[in-house]
Amino acid sequence: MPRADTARDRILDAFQRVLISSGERAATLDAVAAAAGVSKGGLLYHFASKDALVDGLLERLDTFAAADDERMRSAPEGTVDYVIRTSVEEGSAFDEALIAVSRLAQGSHEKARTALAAVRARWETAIAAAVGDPAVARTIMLVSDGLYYNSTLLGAFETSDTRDGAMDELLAVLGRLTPASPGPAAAS
Amino acid sequence: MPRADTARDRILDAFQRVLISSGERAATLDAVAAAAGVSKGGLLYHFASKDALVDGLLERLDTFAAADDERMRSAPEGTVDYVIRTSVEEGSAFDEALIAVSRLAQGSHEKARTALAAVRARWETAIAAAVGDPAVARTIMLVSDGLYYNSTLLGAFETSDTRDGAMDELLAVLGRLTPASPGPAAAS
DNA sequence: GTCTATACCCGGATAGAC
DNA sequence: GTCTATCCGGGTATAGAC
Repeated sequence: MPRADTARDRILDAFQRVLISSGERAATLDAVAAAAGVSKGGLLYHFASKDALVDGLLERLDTFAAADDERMRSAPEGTVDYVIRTSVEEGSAFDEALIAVSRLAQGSHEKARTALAAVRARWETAIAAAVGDPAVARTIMLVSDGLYYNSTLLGAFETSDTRDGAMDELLAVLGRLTPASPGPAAAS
Repeated sequence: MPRADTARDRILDAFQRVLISSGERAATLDAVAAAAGVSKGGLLYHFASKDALVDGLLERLDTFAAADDERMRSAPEGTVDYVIRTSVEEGSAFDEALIAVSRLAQGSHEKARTALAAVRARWETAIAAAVGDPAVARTIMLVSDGLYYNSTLLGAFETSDTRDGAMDELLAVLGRLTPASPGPAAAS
């Protein structure tokens, strides 16, 4: 269901693209329509209002989030490893929807913020299940939030910090926090 | 220089207030003028354009940031303790300016994002100076970012997580990361 | 130094042709 | 199903009175 050739999906793709590259304010109906290769009126046939367009994006995010939930819990490298590594942008369809919604949330959009919080909650419970100590789980979740903040909001970690051993180094540091298993944090 | 009775400062205060409570989109010239108790025209006499208004706020932030820099390095509880605890909103003048600029950065405003990154850079170097290991310093900075993200963007940690022992617990976990001094992280 | 009035532009949404 | 034309509201900025 990611990028079918239906017009709806092509418009949602365009919406995401504009949102990610130019921010919420720039994501006007005109801009999205242009990016999707239709007119404003054409867009409004598929999504009756801008709110409907947002809802469409939020729905898409939810679909991806559910799929991610499974992958996260069954990740062979362990849940913590998976969450930390995917905290920083890597270009998956889920990621793109997430960042797009993030841009929306940055504006003021309440529904977008709620959706974002819901995704975060999934991660948090998964981490808590993976590591025993709740205080440690909270710390790890905060590191994930920090990575996400830098990656999507400040625009850092695009090149230098993501590559090389920076992530491994970080995971090694976090691994020291889980007394149960001394190495990389416990798996699911 | 925080809140003199000059009209300029009263307008900047109002700008901050609207930004914090209602977000960037709501911070129109009309709204700010009303909150400051002047008319739109009156506001535009002091700040010739909205851009000038933003610049005024950014200048104010810079002043506060410089003062915070000193306090951070000479904090009796240690730099790490200071940075982590102040990562979450507490109502200081610096905090208010910071959150206001944060709201601006959320929109798309490039200058605001740069200013925010500059403040973050101050913290990061201070932490790096306080703890020896650069990987540990980066981890701590990410936790600070995470707290900030939750506090200002997601609106979490307003009540439950800030109070009680949550912060102490978090600092205890982070303290385990600094091999040099087993207790609370090393001071400046 | 502060106000009112107004010009101008832009974003969202509707109407109706094709 | 997609287009063009148009309306409406609201945001920035200017002009000029007081």
